[in-house]
Amino acid sequence: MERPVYQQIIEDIKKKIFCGELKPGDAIPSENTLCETFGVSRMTVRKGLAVLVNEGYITSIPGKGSFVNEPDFEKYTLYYNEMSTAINTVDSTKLIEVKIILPSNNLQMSLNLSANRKVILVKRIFYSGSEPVAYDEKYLIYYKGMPVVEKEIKYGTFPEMISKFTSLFAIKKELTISAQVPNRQISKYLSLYNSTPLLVVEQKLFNSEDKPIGLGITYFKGDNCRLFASSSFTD
Amino acid sequence: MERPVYQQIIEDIKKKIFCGELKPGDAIPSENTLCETFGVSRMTVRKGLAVLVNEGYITSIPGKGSFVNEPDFEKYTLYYNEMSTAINTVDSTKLIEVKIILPSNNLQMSLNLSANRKVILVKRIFYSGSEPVAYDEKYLIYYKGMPVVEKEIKYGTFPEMISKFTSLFAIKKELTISAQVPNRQISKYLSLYNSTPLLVVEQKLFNSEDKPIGLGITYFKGDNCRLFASSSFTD
DNA sequence: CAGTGGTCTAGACCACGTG
DNA sequence: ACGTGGTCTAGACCACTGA
Repeated sequence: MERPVYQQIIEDIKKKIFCGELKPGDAIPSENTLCETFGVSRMTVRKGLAVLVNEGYITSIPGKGSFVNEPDFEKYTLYYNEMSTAINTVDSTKLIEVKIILPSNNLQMSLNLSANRKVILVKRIFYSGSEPVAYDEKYLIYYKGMPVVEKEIKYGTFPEMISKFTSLFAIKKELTISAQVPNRQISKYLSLYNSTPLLVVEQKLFNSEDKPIGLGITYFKGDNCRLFASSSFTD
Repeated sequence: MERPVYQQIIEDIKKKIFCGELKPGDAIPSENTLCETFGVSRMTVRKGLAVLVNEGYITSIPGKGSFVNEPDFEKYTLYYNEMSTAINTVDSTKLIEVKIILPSNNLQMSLNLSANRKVILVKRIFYSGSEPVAYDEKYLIYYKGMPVVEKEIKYGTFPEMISKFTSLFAIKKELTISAQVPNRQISKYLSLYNSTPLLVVEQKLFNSEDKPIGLGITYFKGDNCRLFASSSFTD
């Protein structure tokens, strides 16, 4: 009896779900029943069930019982870092410009800005060896007294830039991924002569009150970027 | 005192993490200390801490204590379904062909197939209204007696096709996202005359022993597809 | 050694849902 | 009224880490 009892309960029920003995919608035995079949106290059974609830396998409904969920087969986990994609690591960057601008209407909408609010714009090119692999733009809402540190601007990822003045725990992020053709400007930056497509990743950051605080757009050369995601497992 | 005590403990510690009072690496008070400060039993404190561990905020180390984690700021949750992307829903499909083939070397490698193993190939075009929005290929390893159902082949997503003969809980999935230029064939299928880029999503399915069972590649017209992901929260 | 987290018990009371 | 899950207690023993 190496493994704790609650682990055995977890594995027992998972096995039944995996092999199809328990199907989505089915009820699993009540807690008291499980206490008897495993010969343990209720708290121990509940500890096991809590894990299964947490991993999304079952749902418990007060007064009724616990039931097997429909699997969430559209859900994936994606790791994204503009400086190190799966096939390619950025080992140097070139700062093209940093300036404080009045945002375009589009940007004002996107960042939910009031009229005269200014924004810091940072343009960079990412290199892998001597080859340019991505063009990167960041728009960061400017606050008075905001610490703008050279090193982060030049070498940091977007969350790293932000981390100087907010706890990263409090930040929410959204990614939008699309394929685009490069415009003239970007073609020049990335030395594109043919119609190489771009993988474009837009990253939007929100503070803990769900207000936007920044927007980053990274244009990866198509043959230099792949994003990987895998089904959120579950041990 | 509406909310259960363990919830209050959770919120209390989260608040301290959010506002920076507790930073990554810091120790949180010991369980016995928390028992005293909240005036509850140890199991109640542990229930709260279990949630924080589970959500990735803290890690508990036996004999030492519990510590605030580095935030996992590269992690996102992505929902993917080839039939309904964020800006565009597939409302009809055209089956181009279904056949059983001997896979190419590439495919053999990718699916880890033995020499003479055959594969079912399904080619489809997805439409939104009358407009073709994506071209889709599925390669499914053929097993004797595999139920191949017309309806699923024509209308189903990849996991739905598989679900007829395996529990979806047991399936692992991987996505690879890239940008590509269409080849002649795909340009024809999607009526592309200019150099519209493609957003290409490759979906690989694995059984519970981590052996590949199928590969799906969907080529979305660039202006008809965006993928969204958001930081895995955490309530 | 004293302090930490990990597991577990045998009770208790509650709110909820179904007959 | 009875069974369900949700919360909580006041103990216990263990293995581990650090002084």
